Order: sequence, then structure tokens, then C-alpha cells
Amino acid sequence: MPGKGKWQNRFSGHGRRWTMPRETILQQLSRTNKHQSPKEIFLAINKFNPSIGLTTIYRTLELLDKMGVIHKLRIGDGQVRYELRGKEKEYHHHHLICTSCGKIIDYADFIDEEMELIKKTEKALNKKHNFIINNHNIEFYGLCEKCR
Amino acid sequence: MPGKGKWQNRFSGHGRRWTMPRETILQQLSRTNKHQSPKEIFLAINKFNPSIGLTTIYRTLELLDKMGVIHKLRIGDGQVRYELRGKEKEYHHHHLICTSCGKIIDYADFIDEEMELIKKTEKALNKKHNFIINNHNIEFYGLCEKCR
DNA sequence: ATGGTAATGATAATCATTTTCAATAACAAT
DNA sequence: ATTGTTATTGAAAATGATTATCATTACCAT
Repeated sequence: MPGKGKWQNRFSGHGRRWTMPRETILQQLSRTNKHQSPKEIFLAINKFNPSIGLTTIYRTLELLDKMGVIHKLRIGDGQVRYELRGKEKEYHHHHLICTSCGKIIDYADFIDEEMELIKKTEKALNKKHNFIINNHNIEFYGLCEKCR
Repeated sequence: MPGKGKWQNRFSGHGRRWTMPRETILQQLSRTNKHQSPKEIFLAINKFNPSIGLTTIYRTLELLDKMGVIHKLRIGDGQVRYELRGKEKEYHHHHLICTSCGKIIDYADFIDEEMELIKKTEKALNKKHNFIINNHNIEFYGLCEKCR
């Protein structure tokens, strides 16, 4: 039985199981606030635990995303990336992506105004298109300091 | 020499050439306001002009995106998608994406407030991170009327 | 302790996108 | 109009991320 971590409770009672690979993957996601791709996560884990396969990484990340534990990021560099949505990172932020080197900067300015606009927009879209909005994605593309 | 279209002038004088495939691809992009993937564009063109290869579609779309003529969309359905940025579509809009069936709805509400926020944010990000912002992407994910 | 079944990992399969490279065609200079 | 340079093209192969398959393993409720 794997050690009980803070996420274990989210896995019980829905036909889901709390397993060692899942705990290890969540640990790796917690280890940094970088936006990691499945391959990166696999390589990091593989150094100390070569028994966890890449397929499991993919499956677990997909599951965690569906559960709302992590956030899926499609920045367009050829790989999907994920970041944790834990309490310590629950502050709302978006991404600044350098189209030259791929660097990603998190930013969280004007959040109050932004949240207000988002809420207003979500409500209007819901009414107008009868669309339930679960998530949104705001990204800015450009050139970072080094690449400009 | 291919027929002169309204985009030809954007291709002259920079070592670029105005070719039949490019004109055909731009025509196909103009034919609809849907968000088309390279394969969809290829299949549509292929019906009446099988001489244009998929590789050329990819290369041309990439070029047109860099030129700012079209807008690249990564909605996460496994393919990149493009839409024209022509005058007739120059109104600012964002996308509402159904995570179940993949339907995309364009919307353009609260644009004034949004533009103001975007401008403010861009200016602040520029100052704070010394980042030049060229583009931004706002998407809402959820369930459409049929899928909810 | 054990049985049902969710989860796993190795492998192969898919599928979008890129690379390669020889052939072609746009177009500037003549 | 002809020519030479070189951007562009298309076919085929390569790449690389993600997904499907399937036999095996290991949670965990009983």
C-alpha cells in the first residue's frame, strides 16, 4: 500500500484506487511550479523509479485533469503541459509565452478586473448560447527579454 | 502566372512568390468562417485540384500565420486550426469550445471592456517582464447546448 | 485471506506534423 | 521573350507525441 498523501482522499469511493504511481506523479507535479510535459515528468521520475511507464504518466495526467487536480496547458510547443491546481497555487494566473524560446511566465496582474469581466462574460455566454463554462484559458504570445 | 487576388501585394518584394497553391489555399480559407485544420483544407481543395500536396498546405498556413494573414488556433482536438484575419472578420472575437463534441462558437461580447483590460495588461506585462506581446488567446471551455 | 476489477507497463499502432530532396516555376535581370 | 537564380512544390520517408491493446499486477471491499 502506498503512503497516504494529501490527495489520497480524492481517490477513494468512486471506483478509483490510490496507487504508488499516482502518488509519485503527484509528488513530481508538486516538486516544481514549472509547466511539465508528460515526457519531462516521465524522465524525472524515471531517474529514481524506472518501474513507472510513460503510458501510466499519460493516463494519470488525463485523470488528474478530469478530476480538476491539475490544469492542462496547450502552449503549442508540440507537447501538452500540466501544472498543479493545489491550494498553494490556487491563485488565479495566466501565461505569457515566448514564441521564440518557449519560455513561460506566470502572471497575475489586474486579476480583480479580469475576474469580474470573466464572470460577466461567462454569465452572458451561458444565457446566450446555453453553454456551460467550466474553464477558461488566457495566454499572451510574444517575445521575451532575451529573444526580443 | 496565377490570377491576381487581393492578397498578392502582400507577397511581393520580400523574396516571396505569389503562387497558385497559395492563392488556392487563401481562397479556401475565405470560403467559410469555420476554423479549418490543414487536413480539412487539403481535402476540400483536393476535390477540384488534386495537384496541391498536404505539405504545401502546412507550409503555406505557417507562412500566412507568420505574415499575420491568418490566426492559428490550438483548441486541443489533435489538430491545429486556422481562421482568416481578413477585413470582414477583423472584428475581435474569442472562442467557446465544447469539450464534448468539439463545437466552436465565436463570441464578441463585452469587447470594449475586454480590449481595455487586454491593453492595460499588455502594457503592464511589457513593463514588468520586458516582454513584447504580439498576440493573445482567450478561450472558454465547457459543454454546449447539445452536450450538457 | 481472497476475488473482482481497476490500474499498470511493454509493445504496437495512430496520426499530425516535419524533414528531405529532386523537380518545378516565379520573376528579376537581361 | 529568354535566361538564371532560387523560392516553392510534392512525394515519400522520418519524426514524435499520444492512444490502443492486452496480458499481468495489485488495490481494497468483503
